[in-house]
Amino acid sequence: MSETTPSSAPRPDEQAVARFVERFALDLTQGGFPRMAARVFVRVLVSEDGACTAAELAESLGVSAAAVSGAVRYLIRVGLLVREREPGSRRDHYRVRDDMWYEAFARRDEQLGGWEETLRQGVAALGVGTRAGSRLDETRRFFEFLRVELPKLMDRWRAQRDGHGAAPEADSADSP
Amino acid sequence: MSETTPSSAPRPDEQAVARFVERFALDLTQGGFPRMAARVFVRVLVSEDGACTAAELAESLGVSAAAVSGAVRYLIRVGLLVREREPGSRRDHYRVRDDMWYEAFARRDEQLGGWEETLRQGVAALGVGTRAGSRLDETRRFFEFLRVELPKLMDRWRAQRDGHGAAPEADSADSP
DNA sequence: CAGTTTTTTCACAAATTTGTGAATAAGATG
DNA sequence: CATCTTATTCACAAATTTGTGAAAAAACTG
Repeated sequence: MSETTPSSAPRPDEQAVARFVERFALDLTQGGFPRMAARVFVRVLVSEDGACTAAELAESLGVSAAAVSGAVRYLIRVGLLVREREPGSRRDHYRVRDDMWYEAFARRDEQLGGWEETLRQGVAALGVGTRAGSRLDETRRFFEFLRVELPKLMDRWRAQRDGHGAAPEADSADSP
Repeated sequence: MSETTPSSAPRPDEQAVARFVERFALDLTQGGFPRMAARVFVRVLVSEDGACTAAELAESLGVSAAAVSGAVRYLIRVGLLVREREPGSRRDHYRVRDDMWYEAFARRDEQLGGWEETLRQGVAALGVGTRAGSRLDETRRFFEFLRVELPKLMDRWRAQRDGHGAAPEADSADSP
């Protein structure tokens, strides 16, 4: 008898896929994702075209249309999905962005900027001469560092992912 | 008991500090922190020595000892606080780590590793030949990229913070 | 613009999280 | 060892979040 799992054939075991959807969604939840948003996102991720309709999502996840609506609104806002409507169709399609992780980190930068502003007020309240004040200012500088460096990191990711030539190692990581 | 603030030190406006504590804690909450953990953490952050007792935290935040206990357990687990007990005292002190952000990101790496493993299973379930499978594998490679690069980024932060005013690249924006 | 189909909104119920008070355990001191 | 102090645990109440069904709104078709 041949092996029961032709892993290179395009025949996905729907049950295994469903298990994966739930598990990865749970992982993302630990990372701060709203639960339903995580499940919807992973469902789109495992769809063959990388896009689903709301009806498909509601059906395959066994949830209401309202839940899907709320989840996609969140996912679009954080940049992980885009809405598409093909002319001649009434159904929206929700598609994962090709540079979804880049987008997700870009939003993070806005958040970091806000935190920096809060920290500036904290430094002022405590006084720059105090130990607490300088500790707070170091925290602010850390966030500033991230805000500057994360976009560069994402650029390097794009470069590595697109120019998949033949230099997987020995990169000094210092050329914009 | 007779430990008073040095007269030459600036005077922190306690009300402004309290406002900052609540605001920054709220910011951190948006980023996925449990609420009470965020408030406790910021309280320690703004303390002059960078350490507080549970009683001090409960008092200044107006919450129960139980809430503090739960919050510090979380904060210690994610590496943002360390517990200290001075010999001869019964009180624990909770101190912010000097490399707290480094630690926080280090834990993130463990999480990323787990996600990669989940994604491997997803690739197997979908088949490497499918579009969904390769999309999933690209996601896995992205997390792998982060897991490798984030520690390097943190090393660069440490270097910049420890006073390397002259960066290898003309990149610095502020002067300490 | 009437007729469908699809998406969104909203009040409410279910489920989860969060914080408290009281009891218990752990630890130091005389 | 008795006693005091501090930290943790636990059951429960309060608050927040999450998901649903039904109704309304939006969008495309003919």
